[in-house]
Amino acid sequence: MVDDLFSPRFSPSGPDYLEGLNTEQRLAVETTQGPLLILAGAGTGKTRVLTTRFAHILLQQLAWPEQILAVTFTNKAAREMRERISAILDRPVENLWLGTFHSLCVRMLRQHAALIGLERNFTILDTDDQIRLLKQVMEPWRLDPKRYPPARIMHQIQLWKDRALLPDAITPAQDTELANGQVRAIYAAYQARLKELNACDFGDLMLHMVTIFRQHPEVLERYQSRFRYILVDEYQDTNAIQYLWLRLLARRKDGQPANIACVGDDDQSIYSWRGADIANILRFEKDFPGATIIRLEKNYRSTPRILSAASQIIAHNEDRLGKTLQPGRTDVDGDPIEVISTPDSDDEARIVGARIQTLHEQGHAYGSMAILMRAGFQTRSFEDSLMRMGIPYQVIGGLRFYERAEIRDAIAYMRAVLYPLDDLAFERIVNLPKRGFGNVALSRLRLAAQEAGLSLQQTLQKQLDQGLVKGKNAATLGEFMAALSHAREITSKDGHVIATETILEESGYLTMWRDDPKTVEAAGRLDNIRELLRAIGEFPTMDAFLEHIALVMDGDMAQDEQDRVSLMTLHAAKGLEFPTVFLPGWEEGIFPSQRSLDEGGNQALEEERRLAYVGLTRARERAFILHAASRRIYANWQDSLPSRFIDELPEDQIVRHTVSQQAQRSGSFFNRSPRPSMNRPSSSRYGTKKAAPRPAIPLGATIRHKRYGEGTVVALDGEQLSVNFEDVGLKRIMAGFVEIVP
DNA sequence: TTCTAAAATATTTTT
DNA sequence: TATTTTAGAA
Repeated sequence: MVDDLFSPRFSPSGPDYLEGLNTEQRLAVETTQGPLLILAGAGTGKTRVLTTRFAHILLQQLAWPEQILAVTFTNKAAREMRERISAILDRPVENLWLGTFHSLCVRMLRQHAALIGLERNFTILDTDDQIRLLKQVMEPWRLDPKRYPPARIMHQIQLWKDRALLPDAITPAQDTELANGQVRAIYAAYQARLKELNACDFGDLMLHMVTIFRQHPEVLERYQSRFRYILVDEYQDTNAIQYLWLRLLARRKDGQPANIACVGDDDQSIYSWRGADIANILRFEKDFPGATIIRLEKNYRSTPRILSAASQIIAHNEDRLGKTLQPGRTDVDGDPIEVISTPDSDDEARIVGARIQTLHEQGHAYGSMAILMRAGFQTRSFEDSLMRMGIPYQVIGGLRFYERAEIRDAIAYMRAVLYPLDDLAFERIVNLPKRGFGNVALSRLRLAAQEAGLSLQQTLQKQLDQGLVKGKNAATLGEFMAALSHAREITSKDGHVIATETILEESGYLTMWRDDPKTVEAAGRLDNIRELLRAIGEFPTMDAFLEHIALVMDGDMAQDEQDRVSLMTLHAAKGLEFPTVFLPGWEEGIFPSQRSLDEGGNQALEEERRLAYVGLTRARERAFILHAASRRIYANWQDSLPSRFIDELPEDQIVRHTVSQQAQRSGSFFNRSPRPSMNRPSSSRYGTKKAAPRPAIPLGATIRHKRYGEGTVVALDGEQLSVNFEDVGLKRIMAGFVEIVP
């Protein structure tokens, strides 16, 4: 059968899809052969180039749709790309290998699961399940959870997975960070347990595929010859294993350079703490000899003044490929960036609210404005302020739909219904609502299950059948198990939506929330469950739904198009744009974040600076940068200095002004509790009541630190201690962070 | 087992 | 401050 994709009615009437592209953009689209790196600065039409290139390859009949591999980092980006390709081709496109790294890997892995000892229908664990499983696996090691929290061990395992390292491949030298080198063994045990459960964690999706590619060249070759063109978005954010996966797929047998095109911006690499390696983009030419490099530098988004400021900031970084944004908009010079100093963080929030109100009165929609901050906790003060002023807003990011407890509970119920072997789902819900089946009973059951070689659910059923369960719990648990099997029957008869509803009702889960004393919250949870049922209904089967949520964490549901101010972190803002952008909290310690600097030194500073660059380049017309002299952090007030990034702004593109407390007070009708700045303790960051009479720490004392464990004080310099830790060696620590071990 | 109160602890989070 | 984790009592 011949697909009519390239039939005449489908050919372009002219190269009209290339119209409107500038020279570099067009070159990036038309350079189809050989490796290509497109360095696309912020707002330079990156997505447009990528989608046009994809369409171009199809329309030039260089490849069939299924011969193109297109990788994005977010589902949103994948969706957008798919839509835009359809728009250019003027018809829906199917059979595309277009998606995130992880979704593409799942698709492959379902085919080849047997090669690494999994069944085709393996489940994908979420973060909760991962930690729960790891905790169980770790039990025999009897590690102090204070010093070696499971989350940290998990993090270490993830880091290894991100580097494509299997347990066997880890040398003792690579496992010295935590728990005396026992993490490798824990990792191995964890992987073994996953296999028993026929499950993968998120990192495994990539890890298993790379393993298969390495161990089964015939599988790799199949994909290598299939994919004649590879497109990669956000290349600056790839980590080691993603890079390896790409390299393997892009390798040509005949020695010809691969047709791999990567689009990225080294200046917007902001996920190194997630394993992203900026080196991948910096060394592209070495990896793919003969690569063409095209720079897209014409920015059509921001005013020349905003661009100039952003360029000036990023120019302070050394680790760059070098790229200068040129203003594509010459219609206006634009307003200068306003740098506003406020006495404290409450004033900052109030000023932003007032500015938003003024702009709105001048005819600017709320939806055209965004407040972008460094950390999630900063949103709160803005929420307070906007709410009091009656300004509509929405917080983007934060707790995501599928991460809410009630949603996970409901899903666990369904998993328990459909998969009697799914121990993790079962554990989550056996005692929810309370059925008198706590930790003790659970571990007893786990033991019995292990001996019998059965799942928890099967074991419990057997015990019930044999009358082994004593007391009043027997009836409750019997009802619970009956509800599960009832729902199981219903699924085939009435479908998965009804089945979900039934299990939640009959298990008493819904009643638990209905009877909840905190009615407001509980009502919200019930609403969420209703929303979940609606979402489930959009999928043909429960399996399809489960796969969807495993890969798509952001519930892109109920995206109402209301006119509201957006609040989000700088990370969440990447890829977006707004006419007006507020950038609060530009203070040393907050932004750049002290924590990052402590951990990553100069590299981290550069990443913070890239974050500043990302923030500024989100703005089309107006940008406001704010900093407060004093900030409330949790319960305490902390003095802070303006961020060094403010000093890096070009003076001629900004206008500074200071909001005095006096002006604020008289101009404001809010009754704020007066907070005399005189008697505020400013010395210690986390000042406590008992901070003053802290015992002096003598030289040679043994101390304990929350993070580093125990160590000996080897030098004193006022509040600064030099401590030789048993685990991590020599560190400089503030005396306030340690306690003396008697 | 479960309830309660005290204690601990707060970045960024594409999948 | 607000939330989550914990330890101890009922």
